[in-house]
Amino acid sequence: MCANGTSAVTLRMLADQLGLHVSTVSRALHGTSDESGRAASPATVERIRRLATELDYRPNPHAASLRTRRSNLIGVLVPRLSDIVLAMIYEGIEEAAAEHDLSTFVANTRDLPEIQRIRTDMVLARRVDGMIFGDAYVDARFLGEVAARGVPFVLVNRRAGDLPSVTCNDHLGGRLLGEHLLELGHRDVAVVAGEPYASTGIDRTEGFVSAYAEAGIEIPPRRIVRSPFDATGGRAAAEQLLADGRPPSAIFAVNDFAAIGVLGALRDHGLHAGTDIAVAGFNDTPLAAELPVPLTTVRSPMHEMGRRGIELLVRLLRGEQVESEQLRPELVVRVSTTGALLGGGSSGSKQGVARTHLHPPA
Amino acid sequence: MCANGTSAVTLRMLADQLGLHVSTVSRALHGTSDESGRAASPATVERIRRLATELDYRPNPHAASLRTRRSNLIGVLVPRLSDIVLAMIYEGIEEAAAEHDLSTFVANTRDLPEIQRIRTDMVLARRVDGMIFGDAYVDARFLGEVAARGVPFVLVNRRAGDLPSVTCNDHLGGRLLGEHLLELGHRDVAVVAGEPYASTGIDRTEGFVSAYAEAGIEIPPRRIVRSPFDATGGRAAAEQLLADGRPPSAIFAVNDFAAIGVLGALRDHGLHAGTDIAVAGFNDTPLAAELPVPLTTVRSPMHEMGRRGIELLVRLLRGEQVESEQLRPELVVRVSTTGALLGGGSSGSKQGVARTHLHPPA
DNA sequence: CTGAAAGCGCTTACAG
DNA sequence: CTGAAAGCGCTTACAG
Repeated sequence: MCANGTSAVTLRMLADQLGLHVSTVSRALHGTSDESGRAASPATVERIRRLATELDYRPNPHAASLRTRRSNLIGVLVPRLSDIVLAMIYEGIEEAAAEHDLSTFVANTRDLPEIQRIRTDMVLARRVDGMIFGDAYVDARFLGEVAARGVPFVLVNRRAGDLPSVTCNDHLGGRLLGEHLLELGHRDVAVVAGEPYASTGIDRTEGFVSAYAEAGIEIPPRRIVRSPFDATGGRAAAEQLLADGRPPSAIFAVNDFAAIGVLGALRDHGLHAGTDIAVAGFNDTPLAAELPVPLTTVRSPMHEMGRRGIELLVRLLRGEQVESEQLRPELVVRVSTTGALLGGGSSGSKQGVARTHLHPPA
Repeated sequence: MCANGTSAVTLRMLADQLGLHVSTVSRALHGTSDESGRAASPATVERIRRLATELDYRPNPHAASLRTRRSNLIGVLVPRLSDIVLAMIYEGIEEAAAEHDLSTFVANTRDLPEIQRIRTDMVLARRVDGMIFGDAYVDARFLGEVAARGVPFVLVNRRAGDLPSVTCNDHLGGRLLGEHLLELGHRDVAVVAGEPYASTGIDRTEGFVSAYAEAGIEIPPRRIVRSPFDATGGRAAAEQLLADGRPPSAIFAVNDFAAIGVLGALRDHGLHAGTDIAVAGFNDTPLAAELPVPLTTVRSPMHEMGRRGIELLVRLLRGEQVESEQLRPELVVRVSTTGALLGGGSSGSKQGVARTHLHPPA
């Protein structure tokens, strides 16, 4: 009996019980039913398969990995799984990995370069076949080193340099939101811009700013403040925006959690989101629609991003050439930007159900 | 070169380069510096260590596992990582696992028994040394089978039967909230009770109900509604509570996300949380404090729960006897229950900063 | 169509 | 104090 209590049926046991050699059993159990013609006679293959099923034989992956030098293991690094955006991306990764008979190790790096290094080493020491990074710094310094070591990997969530990545088209997402606020007549707007090392915040901000630029409006630097990607960070950034002089008429936070922090800050100042000041987020996390003031945001295909990340990595591991992918964002308009239109005081009834989906131009 | 591009330095390479036998090198690299006295002479050990460091030798874990029948791998099952409560518990698990040189596989089961079975089999096929379940059904039917197979495991988050578990003292947590609402004078209260198969919802509800019972108030069945553990579920449950006749004066949702859904439903009905109706949640997730209406809740030590889960499992793997642990909850009072006391309309300024911690009696 | 052998990289009694 | 051997459970050319 093995440590985990599973009946440790081995190839040898099957072979002995069938009066065959282990190599025959191994071959029969391998090829797909059609190609295992060269493995053993159909009758023998059938006998082997039957017994394997009966005894619930599970090949020992450590033995197989040792022999084949392939572990079917993938290492995944994220800033933190308690960020729902990364958690949902990881759900996509795990799902697609399982379909490819791959298992994944996931580790939190808290966006700290030292931890990124340590975790990468740990994961590599486990002999993974490849990695997925969800915590790329846009400068790609560390990741460049990893690439130089010959480790196959892809990025998800954030891009960096010309490394293969699957991201949301964040620039377009920012632009969609900019155009939406312009349509609503907002001229004096602000951005809670996220961390300066993450392409997500950078690109979303740039897209937003460029939409305004094209409308002839330049957003001044003091209206663009960096922030951590969480509610506390969003609240602090909003406090800063509200501290000096006249507040902007709209605030775009580059992710939903920061936007929730903005909502909290507004409330502290006696301001109503959606009526006094428009607020928008990014990602369309499950909470966005359920907030007391439903949040206008941009849907990013998080689950799909994880799935595509695995697909890309699988092709990379087959030695194929791969290209980065950008997934399409979608504007989701809710009360946090349209509250004023609905003629609403803060206590308007049934505002929560007023939702519209505006699709970006194809 | 191995698949992941890491320089595949082996024990043999070290041995050859040093003119020693692999067994000597293996022994020297193993024991702690003091006990490796019986491995080789101090000088030899030193030479071996130096070269291993220089060449950045990493033992092949598959080879070691094959030989020792120990993988240092732990399988973790959770309902979903996109539930921040489970994500934070998992962060604790991962952290403590790393300290014990353990790696973890984590999989989402969406609380579906079929998936729990499939994932458990997958994880076991990977030859993990033990498992942690964060998705236990209180009936312990499936887990009983797993235990019968001899797999070492512990539960976190939810208890089941008399299986070893690390949980929050959910009964006490519910009681603390009940006492808090009683103190505030609420007599007609309701519970958004979560899923009937999860001990968390069950115990929190029971604790709450028993606090009221001791005050001579019986909460009628129609005031207790089950619900999924997310915002959508909380909103639906609140709609149900608000649909028939006079609404309760306070609603306790057994987790924060459901409570956020309750807040949304109140808003749809033109009601103000904290002034018109008191609302409380459970877990004190990071968002609770940052919401526009900061949420009264019970802090459960999620990170610590994960850490303790690994500690318990490690002891189990050593063959020690282990006992289930209950961690202490802590009441955190915020505006969502005290808004009325603060004399607040819904637009009260700076309400967000009014926070109190009430410690439970020791 | 099936068998026999070699070997992946370790660890661990057993000698000497 | 160090070496030599056996073996964990597989896979994969190579024979026959």
